[in-house]
Amino acid sequence: MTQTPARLRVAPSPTGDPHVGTAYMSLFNLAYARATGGQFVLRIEDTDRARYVASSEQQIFDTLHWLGLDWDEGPDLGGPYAPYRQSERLDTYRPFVDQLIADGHAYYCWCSTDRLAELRAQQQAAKSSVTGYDRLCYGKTREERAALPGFSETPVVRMLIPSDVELTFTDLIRGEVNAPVPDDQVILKADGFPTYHLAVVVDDHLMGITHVVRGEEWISSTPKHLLLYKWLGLTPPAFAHMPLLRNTDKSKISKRKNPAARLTWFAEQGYLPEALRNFLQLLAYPPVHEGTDVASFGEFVAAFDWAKVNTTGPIFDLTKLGALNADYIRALDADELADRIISYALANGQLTDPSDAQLDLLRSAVPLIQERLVLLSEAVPKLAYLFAADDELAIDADALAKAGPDASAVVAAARQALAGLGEWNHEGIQAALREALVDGLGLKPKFAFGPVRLGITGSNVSPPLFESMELLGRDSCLARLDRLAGRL
RNA sequence: GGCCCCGUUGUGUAGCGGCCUAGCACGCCGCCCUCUCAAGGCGGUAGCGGGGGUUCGAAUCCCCUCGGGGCUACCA
Repeated sequence: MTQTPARLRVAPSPTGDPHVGTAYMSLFNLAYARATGGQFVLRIEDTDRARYVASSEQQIFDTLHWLGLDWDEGPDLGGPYAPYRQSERLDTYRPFVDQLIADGHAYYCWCSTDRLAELRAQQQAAKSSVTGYDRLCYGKTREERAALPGFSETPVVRMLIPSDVELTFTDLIRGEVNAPVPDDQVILKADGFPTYHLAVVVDDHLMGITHVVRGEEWISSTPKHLLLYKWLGLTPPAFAHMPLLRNTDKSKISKRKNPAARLTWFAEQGYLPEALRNFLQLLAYPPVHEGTDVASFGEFVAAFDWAKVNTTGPIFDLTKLGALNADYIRALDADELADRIISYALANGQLTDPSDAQLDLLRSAVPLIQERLVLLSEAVPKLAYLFAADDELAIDADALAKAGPDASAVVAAARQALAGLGEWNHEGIQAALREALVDGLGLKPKFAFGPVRLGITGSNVSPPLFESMELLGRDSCLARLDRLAGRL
């Protein structure tokens, strides 16, 4: 493994709900930073004032922290290369732009957006193999250009892409990669903000970034970035282009087509952050251990190798995430699981102003459902029967209708056995019911306990019956059985 | 349209010329266990996109083809 500490960064744009891709990129950036004993930087790329959403930045912080993907430097933490928000670095980019113009590598362009749109439309209609800007403004003074149509008062600055631009670069994941010939890319917009291409190069250089790990969609832009590094006399970082997450229809994952593209969705659904982290890791990296998909972040870091990162964009299929979530839930300490269930229930309206007694009951019931949960959100509904008043317990109509002819006798016998039972615990309850129903009435266990389960839980599917009865207490159980008897 | 990236069961992958009658995980199906449901155990299902080469031998190398995706913005 690499010995030199690497500096990596993730650079999300605050344009709405944080994207799952941000977490995915952060995970791999962080893993390599940790593998080399280096740093992981969070930089906010808010150069698009049209798409900027103010609340988004805090959501990015929150969701990344929720996932345990913590950064060493960032807008909230500060650091030696602050500020870490591009909108606060506008003055930083100017000298670089001026230098590029002075050196003849960049030029002003006054073409209006209308003219550019028209140009694009023409190129498309002609199915022309040449696309991109036609360099109308190149070599012209403002006055010369103003005499021509499609003039705009405030110019942008474009790169002057040379014909011998280098199109090949080495990628940590893919090896030698070819990229398309770039257009005369705009690097400084009319509003004075840099575009991504300029800002990313300047900031990565200034912040000492050694490895750029980003999505595959950036492969085609890499020659522009390399050109900028060259023109500016800077050493480019190493590049690693990750495969893109896909929707079920294989298109690039989008919030529009996939609710799970919103990072906040997972906590809302009741997924554990460690399960999501493990899942994201699996989407672009083979299992760390043979025979299981489960691996901690530490194990991932210890095994990290760029050569193992996949090149094929995985379909974002939640099936395995569910299995992982169940695994992680089972691996949790019961008290810890109870804490998480309670916070989830409180945050999502499943629990409102619970009493201490209710909380205690919930905590003691958690072990009963721990191996039956896929999502945290299932816990409270699964235990609802414990919290219902005895005379308000919902009894499943289907189950009631299907209760066999023996049900009345079973319930009566059960009641009698329970009423006379000494110490009230699940072992005793089970023994007493077995004696009364299985031995006494000669029923198969399944049919013997069915009616009791229906009376106690209101359903024929529930967490373990005898343990539930122990938690409910004798009075409650007897009341429930009596109530069922009245319905049979 | 152009350029680029990618192509192993339903999904995620292992595989780097013989160990592959293609392994693993999840899913699905069945059986066992069992107070229901789970969990657990056991078994099963299904794949190298296609066609040409190279080679004694190809999932693995080469070419073509097909398919999918990305980019082609004063968005990132």
